[in-house]
Amino acid sequence: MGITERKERDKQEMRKNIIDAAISMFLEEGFEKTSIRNIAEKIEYSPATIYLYYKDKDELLYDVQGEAFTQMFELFKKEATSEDPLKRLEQICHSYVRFGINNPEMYDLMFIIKAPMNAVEEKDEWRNSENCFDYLLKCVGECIEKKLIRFEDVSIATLSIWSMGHGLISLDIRCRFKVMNMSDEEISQAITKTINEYLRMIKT
Amino acid sequence: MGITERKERDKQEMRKNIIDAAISMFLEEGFEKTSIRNIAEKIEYSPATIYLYYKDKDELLYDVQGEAFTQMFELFKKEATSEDPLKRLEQICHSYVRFGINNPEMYDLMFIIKAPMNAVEEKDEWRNSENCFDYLLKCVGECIEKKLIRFEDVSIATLSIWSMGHGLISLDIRCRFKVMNMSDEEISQAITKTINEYLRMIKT
DNA sequence: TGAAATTATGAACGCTGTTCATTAAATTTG
DNA sequence: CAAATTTAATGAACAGCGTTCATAATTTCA
Repeated sequence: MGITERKERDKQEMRKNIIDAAISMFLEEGFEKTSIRNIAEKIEYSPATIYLYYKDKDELLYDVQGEAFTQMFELFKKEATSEDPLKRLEQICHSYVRFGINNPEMYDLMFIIKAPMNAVEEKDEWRNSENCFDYLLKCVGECIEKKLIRFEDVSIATLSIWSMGHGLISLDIRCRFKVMNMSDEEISQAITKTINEYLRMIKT
Repeated sequence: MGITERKERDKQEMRKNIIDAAISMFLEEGFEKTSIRNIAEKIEYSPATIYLYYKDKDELLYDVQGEAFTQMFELFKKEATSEDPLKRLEQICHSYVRFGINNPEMYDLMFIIKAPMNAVEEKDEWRNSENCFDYLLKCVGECIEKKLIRFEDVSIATLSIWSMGHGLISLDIRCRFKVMNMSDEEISQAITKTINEYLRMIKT
């Protein structure tokens, strides 16, 4: 009964095909300008065909989001490898912020827009970000264990660090720092400095 | 020549009419479900009429955003009035976070979505948030002056505090804390605790 | 009162996500 | 191998969106 297996393989392949097309279009044309019709055109299928593999756009975006988190996770594993947990925490933070600033469209999908989270409404759990989140959580846990940071609760510490990073990235991406009347260069430097100041303050 | 003045008054009145309708619809139906056509229907005008007062939706949203910031500014002036700058800073932070959690649709417009910022692209300055931002900036400035917080640079300090608050609010609004597997109640408590921990750490 | 300027609108354009009856292809059965 | 059945793909359509523009209604000015 190898046919049903091959069919399943084909199905997964088609899904990959769709997602890859979506990702490349996000990077080329931006997120907002990418529609189901555009994606269908890119892979040379009818728009209706996409609905044979994804029940709606939100579900498609959910899978794209998963792919994006995999990419960021790989980045973490490459750039945040120090043996010292505190040092590694700093590496993660800077890696995270750099990723956000350099890949605004992907960051959008991962952390800002609502759409992909609608697909999770029912199953009530969001697994896409688990790899990255756990990577941070584990690191923060080690820092607390060795009393390297001024936190006692791992959850609170992780929440704090994540929120600081996300706050900086998302306010920047969405141009809210315009109120500060700084040049792009100044903003970029201020973000880095703010992260460093924060890391300095949470140190024991 | 009172006629041109009255015309100008009428024009402003109509704009107010449009904005008020938009705001009430955001609160009732949510942001995403509110279209130009819906707003036009609500004020009993043709959709095309709105374009006589606003060149596009972004410009309309920009004014709604301005109104929202005025409201939050009033909230700050009411809830953050302590003489002690540090105490006032804490009041602002909690006021800010509470506003965001309780008014997600408005917060969306003010800090998350891209649309209203497109209207600012040309004039290159974003005045809508100035009242609130300056209120925070002034408070932080006093805190630094009196050496109540472990910052030296007012801009960096303000950036840090704002980003922490925004990070918490926006990740919550967009359901990204789902990865933590906590109940709504637990998340709410964790957010408050994270803010308090942060305020504790930046204290001298 | 009639001409000119302003204000309002209905209809249309091109786009969106999505559905569904119909067609084309692949697989199973006789 | 051919016929019947299941699976896959599509074109056309629906209802919605932001926006534009020629036309119509109203108001102002001479």
